[in-house]
Amino acid sequence: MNIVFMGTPDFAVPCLQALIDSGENVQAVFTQPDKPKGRGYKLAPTPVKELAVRHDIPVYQPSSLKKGEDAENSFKLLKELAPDLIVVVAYGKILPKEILDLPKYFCINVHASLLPKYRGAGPIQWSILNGEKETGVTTMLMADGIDTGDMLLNSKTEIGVNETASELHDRLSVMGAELLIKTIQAVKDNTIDPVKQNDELSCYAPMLTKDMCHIDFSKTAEEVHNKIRGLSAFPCAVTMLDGKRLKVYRSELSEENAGNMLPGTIVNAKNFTVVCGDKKCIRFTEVQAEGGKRMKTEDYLRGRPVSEGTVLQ
RNA sequence: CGCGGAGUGGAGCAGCUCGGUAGCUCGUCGGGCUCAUAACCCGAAGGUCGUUGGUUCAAAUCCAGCCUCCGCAA
Repeated sequence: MNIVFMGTPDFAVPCLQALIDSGENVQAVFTQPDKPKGRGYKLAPTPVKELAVRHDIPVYQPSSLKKGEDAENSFKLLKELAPDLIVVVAYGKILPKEILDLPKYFCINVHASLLPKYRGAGPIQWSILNGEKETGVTTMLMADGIDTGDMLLNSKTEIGVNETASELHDRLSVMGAELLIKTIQAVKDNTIDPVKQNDELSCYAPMLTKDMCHIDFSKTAEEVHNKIRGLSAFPCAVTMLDGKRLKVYRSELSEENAGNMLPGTIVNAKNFTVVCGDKKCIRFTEVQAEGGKRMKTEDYLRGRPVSEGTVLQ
């Protein structure tokens, strides 16, 4: 099948890889323009671009598909390619209706949630932040609106009690790739059965921002735990210890007895256990100090011991 | 040239300002004690102090370049 692939971050990489491995003819790859990134503002190619380049697939990086010169050229190009299918995975740009209607079959999207829940850019993180026990991936036909198209197939998985967003991300990206191949097979077999989304059950998962990273210990231990793992490894939950920023990558709920301490107080300095608002405790298991490396808490404490009674801000 | 921090036995840190015996908390190995322990006691091994060059009688420490890692900001 002739396929045009559109995607940008790591999440999309297994899908593109799966298309290549399955022997489909990937005619072209669309991805976001290179952006200045990291220290020193070095221009960085997107993960999808790197993979495409390695396989000698033509890469296009229009600034927009909706208007302007780039959009016109892209549309012209797509018409010439005349793909059977356009596959979109975390591309990060809105496709205009004329492109949605262009392929011989459909525009198919892989989304990292069980639709109609968690439409939007941050489904993985929000499903953890909200303490969901189950999530998955869904393929759908693309329509106007963000992640509102008719659903094709899905695949479910349980979320581990201590699983972080980045771990779940990696699992779902692999599941997504498998589901994509299944979905394409269904298109070939003409056995797809699009199901409308029930908008009543939908919810929106916006992109994460840095200002939600600060840990509020007056919340329950479980809420704090969900925040830590939902924001890990990026942008990462943060608290202040002795005036310095401390990132918390992992935690687990603790049975430790809190007594009547102020939320945020360290009750066990040997394993970094902290009281939360419901008197229950949480134990940090992986942290990172300013300027330091990410490390297990036991390693951290060897070089920078904390004392019981210290209150995290 | 966006701003800043850091590279020291296996791990995490101190020492550098004011050059002169390599330190701390752990881990490892051996021994002891204990019903027991993230417990305690005794002993041991293990480091060309990121790298290259410079200054000096002498450099982990001062100077210059390079490599690597990280925080902020995007």
